[in-house]
Amino acid sequence: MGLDVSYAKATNQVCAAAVVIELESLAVAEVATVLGEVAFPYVPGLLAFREAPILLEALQGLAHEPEVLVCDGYGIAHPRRFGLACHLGVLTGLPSFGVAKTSFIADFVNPDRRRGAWSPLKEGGETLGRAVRTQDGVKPVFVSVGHRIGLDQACDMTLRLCPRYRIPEATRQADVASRRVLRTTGRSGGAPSGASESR
DNA sequence: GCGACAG
DNA sequence: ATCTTGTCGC
Repeated sequence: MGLDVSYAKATNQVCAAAVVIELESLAVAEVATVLGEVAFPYVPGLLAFREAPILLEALQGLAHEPEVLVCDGYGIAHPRRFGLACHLGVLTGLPSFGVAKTSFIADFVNPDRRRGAWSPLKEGGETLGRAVRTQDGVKPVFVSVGHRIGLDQACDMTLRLCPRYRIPEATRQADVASRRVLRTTGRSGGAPSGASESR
């Protein structure tokens, strides 16, 4: 299950999407979206306060019970050791982990160039996550556990969700869905604030 | 004090 | 996150 939030440029409209993906085929099983308005500013380290509320709303619009939450951001690899993925995991009781696109925790060694290579993301003596290369020669993503899952498992799943793109398929689909709704909602697609579609 | 800083 | 056209590459 992938989650993502998109923001409108001129408006304070936001759209959260929760997409259920079949682990075997990576086919989209269900998409739930929710429209809302910005209720909290972006503050590095406090992303969960901005995105968790509306993401939880999107999750409630789902018919499926997700096995695991793949979040766009950090889990434990966070200044307070409690990023968005941790919040969502604890709040839902579901296993969760985060896959961030950029580094927040300073030091890490660049993984080998090939897909599947990784290096530890550590601070002091503790390992907070991993920089994982999901495609040959592309920038690594930063994986960290959120709730009820191990780092090995989180990284395995990340690679399984990235057979072709740098970003996990679940997250990618949530990104596509959320921005499509925002684009389609510009004064014409007078749809309600919540929607869901299964397959 | 200064810079960096998930999305 | 979002603003943006073409362009280089598989």
